[in-house]
Amino acid sequence: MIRVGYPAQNLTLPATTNRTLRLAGLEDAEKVRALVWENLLGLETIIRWNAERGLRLFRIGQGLIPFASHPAFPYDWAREHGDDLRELGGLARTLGVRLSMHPAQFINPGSPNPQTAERSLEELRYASRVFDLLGSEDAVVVLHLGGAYDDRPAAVSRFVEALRPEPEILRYLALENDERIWTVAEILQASGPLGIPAIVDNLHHRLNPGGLTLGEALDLALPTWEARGSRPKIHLSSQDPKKRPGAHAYSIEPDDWETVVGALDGRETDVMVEAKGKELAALGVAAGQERRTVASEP
DNA sequence: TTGGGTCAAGGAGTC
DNA sequence: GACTCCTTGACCCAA
Repeated sequence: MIRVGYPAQNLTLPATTNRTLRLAGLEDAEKVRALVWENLLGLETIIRWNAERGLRLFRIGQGLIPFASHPAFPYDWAREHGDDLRELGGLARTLGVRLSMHPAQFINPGSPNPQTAERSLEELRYASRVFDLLGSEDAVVVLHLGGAYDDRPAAVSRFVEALRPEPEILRYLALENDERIWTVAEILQASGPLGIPAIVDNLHHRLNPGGLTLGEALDLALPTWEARGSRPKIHLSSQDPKKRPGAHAYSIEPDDWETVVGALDGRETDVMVEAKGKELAALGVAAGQERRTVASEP
């Protein structure tokens, strides 16, 4: 069975988890509290909406608690929002919605710049703490390997050594291939020693296959989830024909969906639909899955 | 109320 | 060296 979901935003609902503020705005702690509360309320609304429609995955925007990892954050967010997060996590578990996060391109724990590396770890600790409070054991923090810095083995080594002493982060972390620098086979060189799983993104893989078919890439990546004991996760998107290679289309092309389903070959997987159409694209994929299931029933 | 400029952060590619 | 792109736009200010 394939479960689907979407990232960060719901275009249908007047609810968001992404309300933010400028750095200078952190001085007003009350304003920050109110804004975080709105984001948490938005998350509850989205979780319920998703569950009612059979969408079992949701990627929370990184700014759920904006600037939480910044030294200027004005209060102990884990203490003040802990009860709300625990409640939300309980709701997500009850309704069967799996949560994730995807820190942005600035998060590079393998950077040769020590300040950049440490700031990156702080951000990853924030994401992990959110999932600790939510109590989401199957949650995933998705990250790219970052820069290659003209020395790929050294970059992989720095990444591994930076994260090895961080069990709280590794509990949720998964590594994703990207469309320019790191292939699926290469991210396994970092995820393997860290004992964390790998995520295959179909569009990134098409642009940066490293000599592997999609099926071969999945053969490598899907077993990496066994040690964690949670369902494997992959990313699905289609190319926007009018934009640069790698740009996400509004929806998923049936051919892409069929190719991924074929390569999965019946393996249990969670599919994050990365499309500009967000939940609408995910619902389209879910409907296709439904039709497939019905058609294959005896 | 609206439109445009701006916003924490890194790295790679292009010109 | 400047600019652009990545992403999830959202905020803020001037008009």
